[in-house]
Amino acid sequence: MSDTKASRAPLGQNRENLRQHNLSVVLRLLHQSGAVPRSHLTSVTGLNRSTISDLVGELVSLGLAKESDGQIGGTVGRPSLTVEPSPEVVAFAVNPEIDATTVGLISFDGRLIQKVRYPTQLQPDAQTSAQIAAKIIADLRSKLPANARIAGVGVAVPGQIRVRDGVIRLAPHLNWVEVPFGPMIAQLTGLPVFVDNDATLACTAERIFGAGRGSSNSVFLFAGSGGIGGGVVVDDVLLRGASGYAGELGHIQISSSKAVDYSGIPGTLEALVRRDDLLEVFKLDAATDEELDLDIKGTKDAKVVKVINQQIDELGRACGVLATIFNPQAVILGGFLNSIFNFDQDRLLKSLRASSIKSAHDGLIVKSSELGTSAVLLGAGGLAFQPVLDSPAGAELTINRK
Amino acid sequence: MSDTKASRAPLGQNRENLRQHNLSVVLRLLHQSGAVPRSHLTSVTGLNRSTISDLVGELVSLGLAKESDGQIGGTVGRPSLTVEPSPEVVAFAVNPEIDATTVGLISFDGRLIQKVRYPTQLQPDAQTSAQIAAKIIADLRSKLPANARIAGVGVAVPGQIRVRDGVIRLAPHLNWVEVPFGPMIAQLTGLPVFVDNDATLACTAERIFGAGRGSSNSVFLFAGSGGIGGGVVVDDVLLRGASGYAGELGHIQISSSKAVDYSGIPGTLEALVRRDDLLEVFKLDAATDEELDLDIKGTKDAKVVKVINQQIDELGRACGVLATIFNPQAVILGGFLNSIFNFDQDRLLKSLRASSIKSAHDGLIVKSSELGTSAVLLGAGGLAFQPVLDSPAGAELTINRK
DNA sequence: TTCATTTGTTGTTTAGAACAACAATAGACC
DNA sequence: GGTCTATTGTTGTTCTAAACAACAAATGAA
Repeated sequence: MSDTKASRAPLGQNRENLRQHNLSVVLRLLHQSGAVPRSHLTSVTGLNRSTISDLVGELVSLGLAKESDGQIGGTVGRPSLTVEPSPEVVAFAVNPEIDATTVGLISFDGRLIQKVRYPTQLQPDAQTSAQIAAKIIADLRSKLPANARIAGVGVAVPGQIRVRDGVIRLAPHLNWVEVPFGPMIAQLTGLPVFVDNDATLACTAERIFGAGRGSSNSVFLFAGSGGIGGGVVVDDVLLRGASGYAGELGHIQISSSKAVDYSGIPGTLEALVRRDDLLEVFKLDAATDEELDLDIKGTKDAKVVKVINQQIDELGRACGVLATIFNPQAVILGGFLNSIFNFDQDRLLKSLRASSIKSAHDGLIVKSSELGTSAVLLGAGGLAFQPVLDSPAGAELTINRK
Repeated sequence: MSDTKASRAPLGQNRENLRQHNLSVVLRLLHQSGAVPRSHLTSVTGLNRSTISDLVGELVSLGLAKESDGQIGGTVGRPSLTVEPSPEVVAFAVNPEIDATTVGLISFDGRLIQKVRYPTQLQPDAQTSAQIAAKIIADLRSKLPANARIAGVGVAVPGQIRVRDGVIRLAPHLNWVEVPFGPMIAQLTGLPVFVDNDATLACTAERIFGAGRGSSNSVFLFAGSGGIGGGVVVDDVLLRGASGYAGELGHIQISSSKAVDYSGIPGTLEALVRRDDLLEVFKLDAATDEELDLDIKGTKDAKVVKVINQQIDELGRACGVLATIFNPQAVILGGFLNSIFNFDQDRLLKSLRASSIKSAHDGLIVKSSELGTSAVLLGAGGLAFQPVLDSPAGAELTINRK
């Protein structure tokens, strides 16, 4: 439905679009780079000095940016003013998981300022989780200055989301089906809420602030609490598909194996590269990613090595298939996928090469994600900033207290 | 290298960009839709009536469009002028194949006006093929009016192309390796030449003029003389990847089979769904796609049916994987893939569903390509028009004769 | 101290889209 | 057929946002 001609924005560009576009470009640069000299904005945008001056002035008067004369760098010529995203603008991030609900406070320049993790019983129901999140958000708000402006709440859920209205269609590990989680939180907090898949959001965060910086075409594979998710960035834009469900990279079928994941498809990446299988050979009931990473690093047990190597081979196959399809600059691995990659990088690369055409893996870089567990929260926060970034002049931020 | 920050266009938009963008939008609409009422342009672009009048006026004075008062449709109100792409603007399309070199003459509104097929010995060398093409182009030019303006030559090659300089890196069926085919033709004709992969170009043509019309996200799978190729359209843009080799969908690994395609990867779509296998069960040495299609339609032989069904199952698997990755509106099949799809549509859909997540195949349409064998030539012609469409004011068209 | 270099600031110019008013041309309705 | 309404084309004017030009400010280098 997001794909019909009727709903498409007009193709032509008028003056209004132009101004909005330029405001948006400047603000997004600030969001992604933090404090920069104003002269940097002129060179990157290609716009005139006086135009940038005007644009920044408007952003300042909108309360979205701040100008100061604290110089950066000591080069010849008159020093440039420093421009930074307004520190008063923040967003909240919510991440319900199987054993806890986590809330983060995210600054406008994409830093995780505070993080509150509230453990729950296994598989809490959505209402409980929403109430926990709302409670923590209220607490955090009371500690924020009164003039803080809140962009909204971004929610990262391990499952398939209907982004349009924030309904969770299926979150298998939480056992939530067709739950209007977004609207629930919106009602409890009175803030605008935006929901998306956790792996998708981690991918966005890594793309902008982490390992994906600088490459316009990358493939992300993340292993989270809910299996393997992913995301693909094509020409700097996240792949969404016709109805927003693209990038379910855990469920791509890469082998004739009969092993099945929860979606019921045999031979998928998620069915073959299983965190639980690793826990089992290590004889663990549960472990954080960090603990598992250490165990993998230290192991010499032949039986364990065999399991890991098998998983590396299958992961390499999947990377190869994705490389052939997308010809990306980089493949970025997160969670325990990163751990097994680091266990034997050459083995993974060899498998990748065997499963992809030469022109696709020539020059391809496989690397680790950089943001670790905060990627999900940063991505969720970023989601809440999107409307402001898209339309700085028309944004409606919530003032913390009047 | 096409992906570095240094080479990126400035992000800001100035008035020059704006005008160029709007000219480009209008001209592209004409290119894709042919003759339209001028009022249609205003509603689609969202621009003011007087602005459209001005833009069309400029395109007319550039010799790229034509205005006439031949009305279309009988609705109330003053009838709108009809605007059409200039019939004097044309492009040539070249398609070297294993047993022939074909040249087409393409009009600016995307119609194949003339087609000349010149049979050759098997695997002609590139120089020979280029000379044949240049000879036919010279013939066609002599029959065109003197004031015709030529956008250039688009070349569709079954192989991997370095688009930047028109060098064929590898065309396995032609046995061409690292051949500067584009420059060859440029030298012989004196026209600007643009080269790309044949399946990619067929995909572009189907997207604009054929089965892909109206969907912004589609996956194309074409079986040509050089195996299976494809293309993916994401948000109305063809997927290219970091170095331009994305979309080699014939070489995606979908099974654990040991069967190998020419790229050496086992278990790929191209290794499992082979035109030659069909020819063999039909006991044919060679056949056109049309002949093969008829044979497939008519067969009842259990042995043949078994082979076809196997291929359908594998093709369905591939479609399922691609559906999960891209969540497209439509999957479009061309060449003999279309023939086996029509042999048992339900079987293919069943296999597709078994290999993809529900949210990806819900609402997904699998359909046949519409342009048949002319898709490749139309796509190649369209390639030559791109520079004009991107920058109508700065375009340099070759006047046929002075 | 002087000079070259870079940036900020301010007032002016300019391009291009919107706008407003009016003429033209069709179908609909009586 | 005459009138009305709806839609489009045309023309002259307005307006906005970016560019431009000129000058002041602030630095490092000579």
